Amino acid sequence: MVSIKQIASDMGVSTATISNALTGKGRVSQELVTRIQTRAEELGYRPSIAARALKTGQTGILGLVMPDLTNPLFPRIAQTLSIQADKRKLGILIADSRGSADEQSEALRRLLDRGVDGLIVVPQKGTTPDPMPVPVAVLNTASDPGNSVSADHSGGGALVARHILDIGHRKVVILGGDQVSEVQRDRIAGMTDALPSDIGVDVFWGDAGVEKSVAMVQTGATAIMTTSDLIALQVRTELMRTQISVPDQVSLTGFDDMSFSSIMHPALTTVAQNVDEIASRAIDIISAKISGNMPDHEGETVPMQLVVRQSTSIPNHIFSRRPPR
Amino acid sequence: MVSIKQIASDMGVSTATISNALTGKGRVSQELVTRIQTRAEELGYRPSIAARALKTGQTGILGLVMPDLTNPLFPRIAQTLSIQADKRKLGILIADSRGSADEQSEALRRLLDRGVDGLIVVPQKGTTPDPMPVPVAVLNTASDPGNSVSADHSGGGALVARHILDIGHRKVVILGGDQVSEVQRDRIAGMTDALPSDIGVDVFWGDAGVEKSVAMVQTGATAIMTTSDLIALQVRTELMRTQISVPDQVSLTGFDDMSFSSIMHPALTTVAQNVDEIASRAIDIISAKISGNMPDHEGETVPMQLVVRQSTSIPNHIFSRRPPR
DNA sequence: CCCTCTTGCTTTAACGATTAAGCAATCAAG
DNA sequence: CTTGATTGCTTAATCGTTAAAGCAAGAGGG
Repeated sequence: MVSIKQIASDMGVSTATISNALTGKGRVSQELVTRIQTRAEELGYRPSIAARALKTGQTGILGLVMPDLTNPLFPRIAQTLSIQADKRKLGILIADSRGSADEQSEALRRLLDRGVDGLIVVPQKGTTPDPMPVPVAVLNTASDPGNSVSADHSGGGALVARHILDIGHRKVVILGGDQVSEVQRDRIAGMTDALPSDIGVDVFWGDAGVEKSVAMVQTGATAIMTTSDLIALQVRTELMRTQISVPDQVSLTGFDDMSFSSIMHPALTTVAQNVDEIASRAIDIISAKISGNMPDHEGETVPMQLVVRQSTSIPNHIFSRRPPR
Repeated sequence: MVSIKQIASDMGVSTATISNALTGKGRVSQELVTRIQTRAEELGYRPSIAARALKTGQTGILGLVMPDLTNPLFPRIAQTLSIQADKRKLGILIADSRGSADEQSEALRRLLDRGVDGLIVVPQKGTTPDPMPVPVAVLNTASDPGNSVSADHSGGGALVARHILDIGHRKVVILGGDQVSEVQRDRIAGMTDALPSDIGVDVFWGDAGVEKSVAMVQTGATAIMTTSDLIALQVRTELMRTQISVPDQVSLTGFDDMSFSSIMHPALTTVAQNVDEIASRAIDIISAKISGNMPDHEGETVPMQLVVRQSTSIPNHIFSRRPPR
């Protein structure tokens, strides 16, 4: 490993000058700067991050904590984050908070011990991480007071709800996965708020809700809106078992536009998060906070996008009155 | 931040003794060790990783490079790796090689610049990473000479093939996604090798292969074996369009037991990787290599597991001869 | 009783960078 | 010309930890 010292003795100048030339600080003549740069290049010099970190107190590493790395959104967040971080010469250290608030604190502590300059946290459902000694960007949802950036889950809910309304449905079922999740509550709130009071709405939760939702089709419900593609897929399977066809007898929607949603049959109408945008902003926020700009910052929200596919259509009773084509 | 120096002056001993007491090296009386430990605890001492790294040359960080963080297996690998790494007090820095061999080298270089102690690489399809100045564990497949640990993809292929054979199929189609992928080639090799020569076998590849495979059902094929659950889902959709029912008219299998495979309809027969085991071994190998044990190491292989679900059944023509029950 | 060994601690240097302070030479201004 | 500012570099200290070497006191052996 070539050190600044070796370049210094090699060129007959002091280490301080090498450091200044390479970092662009201090005062060094333009001519010497270029000579030093080329020589450093030739020798294959790579600055020691450890030494720099020790001296400056900055590691150039961000910590990423997620409740569960198996979360289907994680790969996309991680990818964008990693690419965006690269551009800013930052590294990303990952930690899994394994579904519990305690583990989350543990994970945060471990990352802090490693001297991360900032943290990006997707909090455990229903928890708010303790105040940290380094800047934190929280990726949750608008209704979380600690939130920094997130998709507009409530707005996303409104998007599907209006779509379902627009194509003529008048009695709908909403199905959520986990009542503790603020994200899912926001999505459902967005849906219900967007529906006029003369629309029939039933809200169910969890695995038990799947059967209940399907049962509602018998009582005249023509659309099932879920808070997740995975739940929608579960419903789809249950509907298949009970011989109810999608979208002819009931329309079905998901959330998050997961990998399988465009491939399943019928392709699922869903609402996509702009994960790229969210991750980019998260990095922006955290970098700004680290460099000291951005005093305190209100939670931002990134619009969601409705993706209409084959699982939603005009309800049957309208067909019967005026058949298509 | 409390440093070793402060504890030293606080207790009236030298910094060397503090360091020795806390790391268990050198010679310190048992009594002093415990006194130092409790005092360090009280003061909330956290060793500076940067300083330690600078002095020892070891950062305690592993680099994880994957071809594409959106890879559906990534979350599970990352999770297990992160949990196992924690146990050994290691951190995991991620990097995305974004689908190209060049980016892969770039990613590796960036991680090396950060001083990682070792690397875990899931290589780009068809590439072998250059020799590295730190230990590397490669997660690919048995036929890759550089491989360190992997699922027994070929054995997995044999498992499904034998299953399909056992339940009576005599004319089958094999469908792969990407011919460049050594993993997929191994899976297919495993399948074909397990099938006796009197079994009709056709092998197709890629998106175009989906239609071809489905067409083969008309010519008497009763099973389609794919190299990925995602491909199986594509085939499922195509079969749905052409009104061919699964598993009544054709049996279908995937690979990797992805999140949706148990939820889709019919639930997919597939072959699961023991991702936990693979990741654990990867960490074992890399730790051993770092600490100097493990001179050179042959590629290990972890058995795969057949998961039989509803998408495979006895072929139709057998039904017609001797109907079930 | 002398010598060696062991124990328990301290001294000191070092890892590789950054940075404040210092100093000589050059330059501009009065 | 003298003075003050500017430029271009060096000196030296420092970040927090580790580890080799040193040293005094007590233990054990002959």
